Amino acid sequence: MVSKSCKYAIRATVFIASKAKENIKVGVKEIAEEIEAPEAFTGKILQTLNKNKIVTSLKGPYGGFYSDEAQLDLPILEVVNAIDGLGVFTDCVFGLHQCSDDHPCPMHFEYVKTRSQMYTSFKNTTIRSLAENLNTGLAFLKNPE
Amino acid sequence: MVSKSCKYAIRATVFIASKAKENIKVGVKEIAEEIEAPEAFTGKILQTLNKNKIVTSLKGPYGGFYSDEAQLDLPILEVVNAIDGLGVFTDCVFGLHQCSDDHPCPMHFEYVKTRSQMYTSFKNTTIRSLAENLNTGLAFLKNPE
DNA sequence: TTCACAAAAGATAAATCTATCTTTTAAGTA
DNA sequence: TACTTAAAAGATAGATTTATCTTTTGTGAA
Ligand code: FES
Ligand code: FES
Repeated sequence: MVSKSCKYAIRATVFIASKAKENIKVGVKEIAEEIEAPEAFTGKILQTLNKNKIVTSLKGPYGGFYSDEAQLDLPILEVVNAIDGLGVFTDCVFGLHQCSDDHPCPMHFEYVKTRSQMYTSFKNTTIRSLAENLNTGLAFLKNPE
Repeated sequence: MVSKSCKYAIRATVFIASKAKENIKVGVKEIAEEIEAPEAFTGKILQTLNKNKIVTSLKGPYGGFYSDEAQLDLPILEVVNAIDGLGVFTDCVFGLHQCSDDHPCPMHFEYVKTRSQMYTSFKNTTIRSLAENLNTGLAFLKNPE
């Protein structure tokens, strides 16, 4: 569905967001450990997220990554967009160059249902709500043991 | 969602199936042209589809690829399974090693809705029905112009 | 202002996916 | 049987994705 990089990005974003209520900034090393991803690669992904204004970064001592209030209210869709683009929500399942009702592939009218439900779900789920799920202790970012 | 190879595979399978009612076998070259994919690569994909019994092949003169009656009733899910595996229908959207209600990622209970709707759609759509959509002229395999 | 810290940027490498080419095997026909 | 046809199998190459390492830039504190 989404790339490995995008999964790392989602986990990193939600982790950073989960620290927002305490006004805590987190560094690449800590993030990489939490999301079980290689540190340098995590750095690259965070760079992209920062460029796309999904998270904010600050250099130097006491620096790190954090989410501001507006960023907490971004839909998780924006994380996918920043890393993979929106192709997953728009591409033809048969690989036709254009997906449209006027020149449909054989599965088009069935597939658009799936795809638009997917879009709605990612559009309506905010980073904040996912961070809250984490903070209540009812959801997890790390694999068990 | 699915890989480029998988899209080629879906298109090839539906094209072959669309010829079944006339008992026509089609060769790699013709298939590759129809699905707008490189010929040699199409051959590799057809090899995999044949190994997984999604389509049948026959070597030699008057040979080629065709679908038998049982293959026409396979869900399109089986094509995805043969090429990409079922990961798209089972993997955690956050990349956790196991997706489960007991150790959910922060989006789990939302995402399983999307994923299971996707699964149902691919499980309930047969190769035959897609081939029929093509044969009625209401759907297309090739890009316009 | 100097120093230490941490992210950004750039260059490089490994792994996977996509694509091509050559040789071998199987099937039908004369 | 000899011959032609077409897919299978194997080897190789290119492109993209994932991952690593080094150097530069920006920030805060002493
Ligand atoms: S044309 Fe294929 S999904 Fe719309
Ligand atoms: S645990 Fe992440 S989708 Fe189920």
